Amino acid sequence: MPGSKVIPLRSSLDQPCEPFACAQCGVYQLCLPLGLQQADMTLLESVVKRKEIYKRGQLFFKPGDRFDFIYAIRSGSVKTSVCTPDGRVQITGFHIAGELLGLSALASGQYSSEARALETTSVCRVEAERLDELAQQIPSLQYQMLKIMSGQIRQDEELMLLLGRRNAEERLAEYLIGLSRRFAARNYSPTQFHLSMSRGDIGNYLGIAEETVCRILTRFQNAGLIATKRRDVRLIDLRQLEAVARLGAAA
Amino acid sequence: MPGSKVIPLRSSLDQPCEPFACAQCGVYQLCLPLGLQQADMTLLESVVKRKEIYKRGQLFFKPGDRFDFIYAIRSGSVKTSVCTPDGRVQITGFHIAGELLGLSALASGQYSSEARALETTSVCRVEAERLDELAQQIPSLQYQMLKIMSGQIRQDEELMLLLGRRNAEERLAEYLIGLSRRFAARNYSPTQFHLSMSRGDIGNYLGIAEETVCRILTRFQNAGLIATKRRDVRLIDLRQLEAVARLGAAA
DNA sequence: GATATATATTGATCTACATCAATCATTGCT
DNA sequence: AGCAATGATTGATGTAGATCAATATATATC
Repeated sequence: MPGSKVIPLRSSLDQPCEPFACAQCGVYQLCLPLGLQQADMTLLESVVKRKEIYKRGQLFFKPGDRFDFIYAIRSGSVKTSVCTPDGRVQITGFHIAGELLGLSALASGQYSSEARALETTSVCRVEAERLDELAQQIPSLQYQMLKIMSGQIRQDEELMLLLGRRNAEERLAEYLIGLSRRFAARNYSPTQFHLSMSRGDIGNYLGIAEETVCRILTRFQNAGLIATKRRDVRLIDLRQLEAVARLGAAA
Repeated sequence: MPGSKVIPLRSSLDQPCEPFACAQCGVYQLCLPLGLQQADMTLLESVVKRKEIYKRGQLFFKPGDRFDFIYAIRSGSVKTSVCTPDGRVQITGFHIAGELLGLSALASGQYSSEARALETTSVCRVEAERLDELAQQIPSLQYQMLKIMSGQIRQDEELMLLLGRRNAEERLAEYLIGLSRRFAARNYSPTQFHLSMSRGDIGNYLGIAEETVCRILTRFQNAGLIATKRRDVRLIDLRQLEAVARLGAAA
């Protein structure tokens, strides 16, 4: 069960910048140190560089960069993407507090995707080599990494299902529901939230055109499923939205 | 670099069924024990159940099944798929010798996908719990698992790019090239091979209709890029095929 | 070896969504 | 504050590929 602490989804720059222990972190339940003994956690903490701040549009890494760091998001949000040789881009994920960046680089020693902050974002940064050494010493840390990766693979399977088999309405409904769940897991409102990504980004991620995203959002709005005002969204009829996600428009 | 041994892509049932050491296995370079010390490999071998044979259509696991085993394919091929609540299916991968099945189950303790043999397939089976214990004792084993998973994530990113951004011709060209590479890595002909999956399966995997697969294959054939006879394929102009995969039809 | 069944191919038509195009609304900048 | 740049929305039109339909070819069954 998730902790009862409310996690800052958006970074506030004015709050004091003191480093603090992982155990006190709002996203502890979702992050790397979950399941570690106190002593091991202290060890992990010793190699973590805390509270690096990235501003909107800033790059964490890009394809081909040497694999130096794993990033854990504390607050804010990040998009990751891959691209074809001729320059077409596919966004592969939007990442929020408690999620890790850079996992797919482990196999080859190079990042295979690009990661870019969608808004002011605070991360913990772990040197890949140090994490490697540490994982050798702390089996439960490596196990946690395995679990996180396994979860990522599972999530990717879902996205493939979405990209391969679902129509535009289902995709967008599913997208909103997914966001809702992730916010809920962080003790944030599952029915009212702010989108840090543009309509274009959403469309790219879902494999549909920006214009289609707009059209369907207004369709949902007219049907009384949601209310939107620019990037602020309120989910009014989650049940109905789930029905759309599963069975398509039809009805 | 891959070993020089030729790997049996298709299982021959008539060959003697003696168990043998991982180090002598044709897919050693691609599999779990890569990088292990001799002593550790012996340990791993002690928990591996070898040469289980699955026949065409036989199920390895399905979504919701308890996560009991990781499977390593020795020969033959397997398709994995996920499905929507209303029954639509998306094939998430075709797997051949040296590849592992069941990784995405690690996070939740349940398989999230279904795996089914496409033809007579021989696998090594490792009990998940034993592997877990073992990995605690052998850091380089856990590391190898991390690498394999990381590679899987990377591969999934590619598929998402394909599903989201590429047209039907590009998808199919990319598909054939991908197969070619994987066969090459196993010391098999990269230009002439047998497809163990149906046109329908290919289309499902690539997010296009079965009929479209046929049409485009004949288009490629007429353009002199490939030759097909039922499920036997010969790649005639790989360079040109790569051009199609990257830049789309056009030209 | 004959029949049945599954898979593959080709053609005709239809449609969901892309693309092109024109505002409109916000947000950042000087 | 006023203007420019960026993002969002809505409408008109086009098309890639889906779907429907009819064989053809191979594989399995008895």
